[in-house]
Amino acid sequence: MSNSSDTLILLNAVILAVTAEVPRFLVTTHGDHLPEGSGPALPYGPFEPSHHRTLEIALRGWVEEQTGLPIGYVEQLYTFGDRYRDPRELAGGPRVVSVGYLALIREAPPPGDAEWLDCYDFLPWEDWRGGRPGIIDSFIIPALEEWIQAAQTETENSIRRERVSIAFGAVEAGWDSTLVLERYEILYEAGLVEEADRDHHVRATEKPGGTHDPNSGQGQFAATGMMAALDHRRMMATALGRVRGKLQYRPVVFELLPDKFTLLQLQRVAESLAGIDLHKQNFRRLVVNNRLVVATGKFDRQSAGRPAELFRFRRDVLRERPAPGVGIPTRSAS
Amino acid sequence: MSNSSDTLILLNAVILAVTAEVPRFLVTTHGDHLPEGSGPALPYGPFEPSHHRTLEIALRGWVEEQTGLPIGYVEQLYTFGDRYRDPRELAGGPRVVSVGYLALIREAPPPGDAEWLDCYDFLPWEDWRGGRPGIIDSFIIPALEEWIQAAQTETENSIRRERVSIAFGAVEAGWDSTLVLERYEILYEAGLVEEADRDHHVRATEKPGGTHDPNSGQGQFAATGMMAALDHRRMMATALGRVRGKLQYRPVVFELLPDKFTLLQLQRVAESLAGIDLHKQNFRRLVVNNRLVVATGKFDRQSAGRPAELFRFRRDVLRERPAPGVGIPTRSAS
DNA sequence: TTTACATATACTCGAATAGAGTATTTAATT
DNA sequence: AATTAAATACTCTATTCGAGTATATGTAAA
Repeated sequence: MSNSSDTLILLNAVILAVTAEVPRFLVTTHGDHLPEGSGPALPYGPFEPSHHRTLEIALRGWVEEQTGLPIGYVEQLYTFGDRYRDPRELAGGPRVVSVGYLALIREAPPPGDAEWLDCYDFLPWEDWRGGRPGIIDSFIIPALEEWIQAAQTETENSIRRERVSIAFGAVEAGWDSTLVLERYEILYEAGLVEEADRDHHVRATEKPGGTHDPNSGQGQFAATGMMAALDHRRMMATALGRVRGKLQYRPVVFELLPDKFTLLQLQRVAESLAGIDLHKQNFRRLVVNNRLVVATGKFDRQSAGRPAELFRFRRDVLRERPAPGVGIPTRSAS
Repeated sequence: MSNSSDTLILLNAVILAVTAEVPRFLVTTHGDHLPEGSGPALPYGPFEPSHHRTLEIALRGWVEEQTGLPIGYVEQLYTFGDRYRDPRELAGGPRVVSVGYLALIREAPPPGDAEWLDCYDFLPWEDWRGGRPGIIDSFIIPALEEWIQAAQTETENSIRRERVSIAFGAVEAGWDSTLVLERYEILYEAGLVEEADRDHHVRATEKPGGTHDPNSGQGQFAATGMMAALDHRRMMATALGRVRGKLQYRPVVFELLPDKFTLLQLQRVAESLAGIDLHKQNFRRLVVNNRLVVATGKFDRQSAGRPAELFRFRRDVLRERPAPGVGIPTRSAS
């Protein structure tokens, strides 16, 4: 019954910020602890029972220590424990269980040992601003069609068809922007992201890390985004899906904005997260009518046209109304 | 950096079923592994890295083994890792990290070594069917008012006021039925549930378990429900909150219903989970218009009045529409 | 057999919200 | 003075939501 000697608990943080209308994850690209060619890694820290009173305190502690960034909003995402999620397990390493956290931070001063990468570099099919991304029809859907056909049994066939249909919106209401994880998992299972290839090789050769040639299948996987270390892209997908969901019923956008902002800035941040264009007038109506913001009387004169008024988040809404999100609709146009 | 020798990973399941219009948790009341007088415990199993490929598989495995119940819907809830959440830690025991899962099962045949207890025995203030529960105004609100006043600083005072205001709906839109965990945590921090008392005693005496006299403060805590082992009531609160949230945008109710059911049965189950009465006609309109169910042509003649038609869940909705919940409104009357 | 009763089912009505669009105003830039 | 990029105001319609009234259809008691 004891599992103590062969298990390791890590805390992983998906740290998200939005700068210049693009949501970015904080990653380390030169982690010495991970094999070369395995892609950028999310920052992590060990959970040390003797030092840390709670998981969240532990996470906040080392994130602030490592990045120097003040973390506002933190939320536990998911706990990942699949076998071989860390390939070193194959070489006798311990089973690594990672508790994933989502952290939202306000701005993006260049962090010490890491860098910010566009979240849509990892999940390119998720950005629908400016229309449905080309890869979906040119590559993903046909490839998934093959994957569906390749099912061994009739049951499996219809399961796959149903999953693809839900996640990639084949029917009616179409694209559900929150199903980020479901989509990534399908692509992984269908072997369409580079991680699938990498993990397959590593497991086949029964040797830990290092065996994946980062150049194999470059062309093949170029369309489905940048690979990340271990299962970190899965964590990113989980995080993005969670943020998108939260957006609809909690005012989390404001965690990512500076103290004062224009309504257009607010809209751009919301759009960048949701991955869709929003109707400007309706967006403003929603935000203003719901009294999510207060005018400051000051104006922003950076941009070309008529200066926009600067607003501030009205924290009191939290107390007054249970579900004040910045309503992200099913689809929309600017 | 290694935490392997002093940490233990457990898997806990909050298994939920609805029988006779009451939602019930599966608990063991005579666990030999826990001290006497600490209340009913949720079933759990160890996570054994060498045997279990994934956390979820591990959980499904031993739940079906221990209870013999076929589990349909399973979802990871939260990972709990606070220091001293298992009092045996005080006596040199390992830090216990528990990954909590929510499982929904279809019926409630009497399980082997455990029993079903009404979830509102643990969280009595959450059941608003038939109106706002008396304890809220007669006991909880006044006690929380005292707790707010007792804050040491002005900042803490307003934080407490805000938290209570949001969770217990002092203003406007009122009660948000999904904030189950937030409410429990406030009650715990305010010392209004028996666990707070128990944990305080245990930690003060620096001895593990057994020291809490189950009769101390019986009267004091009678109003705030039944105590559970360790932090299991927190897990229950997490689970109930999650189900209530899911209910609104995913058709999870059907996991708890038999294959065929009447619309009133469906409504009763939804009501029992949401903890509120729903408007019958509107509920039916919603369910029927959204084509969540299909008529079977058969009728139920068990009850007194006009026989109700038996319906079946139309699984295809999952594929067709992204968010087909059985809409639980903010408030309503039958 | 009739009546009461419990339940199912149909329909209406107004308020609020969501999606989409047109028109107007305001300041900086050329 | 003209141009331009943005902010802001207003309209219109479809849909949803909460609430209510009315009616139908069976069982069980009188």
